[in-house]
Amino acid sequence: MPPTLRRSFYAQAPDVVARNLLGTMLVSRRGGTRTSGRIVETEAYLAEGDSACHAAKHRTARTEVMFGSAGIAYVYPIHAKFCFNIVCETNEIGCAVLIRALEPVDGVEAMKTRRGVDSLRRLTTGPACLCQALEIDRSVNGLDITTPQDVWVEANSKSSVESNRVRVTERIGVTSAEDLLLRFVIRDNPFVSGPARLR
DNA sequence: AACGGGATGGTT
DNA sequence: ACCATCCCGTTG
Repeated sequence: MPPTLRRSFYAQAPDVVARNLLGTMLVSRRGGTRTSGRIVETEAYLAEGDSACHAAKHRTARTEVMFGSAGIAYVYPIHAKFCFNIVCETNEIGCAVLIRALEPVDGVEAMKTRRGVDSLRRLTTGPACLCQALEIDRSVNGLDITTPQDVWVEANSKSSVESNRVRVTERIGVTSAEDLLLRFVIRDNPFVSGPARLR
């Protein structure tokens, strides 16, 4: 079994973590079934100078875990769905990386059932889609993902992505700080979300 | 208590 | 382009 990414990996600036997560495997054992996918799209949300970050303004009940340890899951509800993030940096610094798309690997049949679709492409492309596929909901909020229990990330030497295979763009769906280049995708990967011009 | 806007996604 | 759906932060 490949090594699980540990806290020191996440205890860095979110744009660095977002970049380095590309090519690694997000794994879930939720529901008693292993489901996983290769991370192909991420977004960083910064503690400073980023008005789109949930923790940018005030420390509220919703964003509390963002101010805790690196490597903790931050799951928030939006439009009756969920998005999965990993907290970065040290305590008291509110920032995170949003996982936006995976290339399906393990548990494809379970993911198809959970998603209610048959198309591989529609299984884990999009932040709320991959949460449904991996059975990530609000009960995952605050869980430690540096141990292989519910949800974790696996990486080895083969999971690193060359710089010329990485594309950096503006983030999707944000209505402020739109110009910040904090979205990271594996170039030309068919499981990346969003409009074609951002792939 | 009420209100308005989402780090969405599926349909028209 | 539209909107289902519901949670959360803000305001009164």
